[in-house]
Amino acid sequence: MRARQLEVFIAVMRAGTVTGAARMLNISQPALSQIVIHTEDELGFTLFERVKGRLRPTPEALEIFADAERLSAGLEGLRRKTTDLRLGRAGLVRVAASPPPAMAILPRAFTKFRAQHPNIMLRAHSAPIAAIVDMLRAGDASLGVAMDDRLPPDIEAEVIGSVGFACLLPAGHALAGKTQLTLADLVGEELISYRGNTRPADELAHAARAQGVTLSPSLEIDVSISAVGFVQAGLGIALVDALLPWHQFAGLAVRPLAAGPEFPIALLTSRTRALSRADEMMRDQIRAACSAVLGGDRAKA
Amino acid sequence: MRARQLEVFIAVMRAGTVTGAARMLNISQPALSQIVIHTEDELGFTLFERVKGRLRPTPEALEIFADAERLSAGLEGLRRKTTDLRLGRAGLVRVAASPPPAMAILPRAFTKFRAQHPNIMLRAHSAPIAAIVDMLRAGDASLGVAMDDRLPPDIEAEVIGSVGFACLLPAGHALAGKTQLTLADLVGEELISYRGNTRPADELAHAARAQGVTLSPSLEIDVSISAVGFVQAGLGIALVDALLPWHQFAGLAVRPLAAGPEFPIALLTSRTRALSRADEMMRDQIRAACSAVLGGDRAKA
DNA sequence: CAAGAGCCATAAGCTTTACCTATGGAGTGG
DNA sequence: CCACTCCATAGGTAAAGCTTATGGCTCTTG
Repeated sequence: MRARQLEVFIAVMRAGTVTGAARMLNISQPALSQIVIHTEDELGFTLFERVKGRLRPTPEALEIFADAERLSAGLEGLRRKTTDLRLGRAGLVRVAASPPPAMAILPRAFTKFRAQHPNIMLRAHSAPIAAIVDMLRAGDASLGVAMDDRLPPDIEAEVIGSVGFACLLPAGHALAGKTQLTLADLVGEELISYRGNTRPADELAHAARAQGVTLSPSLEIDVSISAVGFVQAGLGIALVDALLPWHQFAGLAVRPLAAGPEFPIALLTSRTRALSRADEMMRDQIRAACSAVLGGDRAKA
Repeated sequence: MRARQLEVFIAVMRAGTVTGAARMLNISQPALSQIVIHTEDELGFTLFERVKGRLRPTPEALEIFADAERLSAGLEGLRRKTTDLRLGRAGLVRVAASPPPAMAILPRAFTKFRAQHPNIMLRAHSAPIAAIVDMLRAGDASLGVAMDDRLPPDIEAEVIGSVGFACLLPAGHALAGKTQLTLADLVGEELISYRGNTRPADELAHAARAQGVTLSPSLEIDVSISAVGFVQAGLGIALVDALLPWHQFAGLAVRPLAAGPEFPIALLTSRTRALSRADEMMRDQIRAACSAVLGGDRAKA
């Protein structure tokens, strides 16, 4: 039994007459009649008894009617789902991001995306970059956002922006008087920054060397957001990415670091996996959100 | 999405390659390739990414794969069911019968039927004739067996046999000495028989009149089997159909009534409802069982 | 590096399916 | 008895679903 035969059978059962069924399906009566006859031929038993020019379902027809209806409804559902997928109205988008973009960029991107595509499920993962790469490879996420563009060859990294460093000062710190700080200002201070052998630590060390300055971080962190607590406790000045919305945290003074290195903000995708329609639309939203966030910061600064 | 496209999609997903899927479905590789391409065209999005001459499912394909498999399995199940119906291996047969044939004929018919068609559900209803007619009209039963052939015009009655009357004597009754009884033998006895205005009561009265005998039933019953208890209690001699297997009951002596009227045994079907394959096969078994039961009785007698 | 093996896509041609319009026959009701 | 409704048949078109033949990639192997 072909899908079409199923539909026709159901229509005849529901309408009671061939003519009515043809009207329901918007086809001609002879076409439908043919299909019924041919279906009965293929099945090997009659579905309708012709009596006085009318059709009466046989017991066999009644027997399979329920199954036929269930299947037909399933097919109809699948059809709806595929049109939703074509129009990008269905599916699930999973984004893995480092904490700074996860807090600064994804909320805006998700908001815009949700407004345009309310039926698409969204999932955000905040994870260190190694985990992001793993998730992209495994298909557990289709998009990644990280603050690094040096990635394995099977991961495509599109730089969608860059952001400098920020200095987090404990409330009332002497340096808070300046609107921006330089590396030289930080000499002798207790510094909190990224642990060695990471991209930002190397970049900072390199910049310091270039400027003839020696910095000595006394407290190393892994993820920039974890600096908040230490700075609030007065343990020192944190030198972290300027992307996170640090001003949301009380007890901190935030000052941009002038003439410092920049973090790239990279949009990551797996080269071995295709993006769905929904993924592509989310990618556009992330690009836009990144520009908006950076532009907004620049406007604010 | 047509059913064929569904099958092809599933085959490609399972096999991983077009060539392998074509082998699974026993069609040529180009045919399958075409269907995949055309399906993608219709859907409006690609199901597989072509990379290095291989296919990789897109997220959309993964999204609909589960639904597709479920539906395809359902279609396959329906296909199996229809071939079962064609071969008369599936379905449900409901037979409504008066108690005598229900006890004497149906067990044999059902046994034979079950042996030949073990997968067909069987249902037996023991009911008075009015209820049988109602069930046939409503489609609650497709076959009926009754001991009457005078039925409404929308019920077809095929007489498949006939059976006389039997006299049920309390154990030790004087008349038990005879191998068979006549109506004349019963004059003066306490009689238990069908209530007036029913087919068997009328026939008995008519036969008695023809033989110049006057019978006076002192206890009227509705259904012959209910006579058993009364006879066992010594309330009189029951004059009932000879079809029920009376010898199964203890405390009774059964003697045939000679020169009495006959009950027709009728196989009933609704003229407004068609019989399924399974119904027709059951009808054959009921005819055979009736002959066997009557023949066996005759051989025994 | 050349040859071979797999894999997928295209091309050309055929059969079946699914539809159309036009028409005929059978049953029902004013 | 005629109009109406219903189903079936006939004849024709477009698309779907196949086939075989062929060519272009990519990866492997000697």
